[in-house]
Amino acid sequence: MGRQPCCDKIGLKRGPWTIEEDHKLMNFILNNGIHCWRMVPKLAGLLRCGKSCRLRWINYLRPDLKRGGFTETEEDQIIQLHSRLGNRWSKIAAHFPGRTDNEVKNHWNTRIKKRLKLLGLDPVTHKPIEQKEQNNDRSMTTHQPMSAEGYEENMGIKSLESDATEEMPKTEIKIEENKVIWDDTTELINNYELLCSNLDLGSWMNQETNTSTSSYSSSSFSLDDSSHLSMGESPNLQEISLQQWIDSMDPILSWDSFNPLEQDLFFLENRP
DNA sequence: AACAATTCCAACCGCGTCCAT
DNA sequence: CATGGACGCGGTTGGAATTGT
Repeated sequence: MGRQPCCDKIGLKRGPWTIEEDHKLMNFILNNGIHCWRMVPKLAGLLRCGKSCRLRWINYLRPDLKRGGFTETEEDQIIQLHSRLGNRWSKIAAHFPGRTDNEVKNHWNTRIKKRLKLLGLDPVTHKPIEQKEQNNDRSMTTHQPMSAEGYEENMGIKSLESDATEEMPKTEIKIEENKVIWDDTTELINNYELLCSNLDLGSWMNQETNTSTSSYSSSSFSLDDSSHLSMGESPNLQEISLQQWIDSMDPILSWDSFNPLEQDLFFLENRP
């Protein structure tokens, strides 16, 4: 079946969003909520397609977005999650409250990928690049395959069990009568884990990120305190005061010409 | 200072999936 | 069951910002 375009595109604006457009979209959503993205631009008085509005809201305007660079802990977690979930950015981003799939994806493509390559790891397979050619020579692996429990413990990702089993079909873990049978991918992950421990990836990354993240953490709103949360813990929105959020938006949006939203945003503070 | 190269990220595009009819 | 519309996802791109020469 031929798929219709999401909008006729005729007379619709494209490219970077202006402050006015941001104001209109934010104002509309905060006052009316989202029922149908297709209708949002019409009702909000925007010459954009619904898809574009959705993207802008999700990736930039959403009040619960966490801004600023990724911490080294987050980067480590992304690497771990990617090794299990692959390029399923939305699934990975779901483990980082306030982060978008686009953000995670961009960070992966621009930074983490390079780091892994520098470490001699294939960003796709998380396997040492040299070993690729020796793929068929299983005798090259000298270490004993780690047990499922040992691996989880070592990687510190026990909380991700459900993802690993439900969402990564290639890494099927078959549990039969308390026996865990790992497929080939398990070995790749084990190799990766071994290499990381050998190379002391953590401390190396510490050095790297300490220098690289400092530059952008200063300019934008950072909920760094909440970034210390372990995966799965979401920062309590109620703890992020409205004023904090508004302050954070100030450098981005000109609030002078914006309708007072304090009453409109009340629901944010009282969210369950 | 001027230009080139590189990096980074917001935004777009097209496809898959879900759901209502 | 088939069809069509809307949303969500992942890949890609354009261009601004930054860095190097």
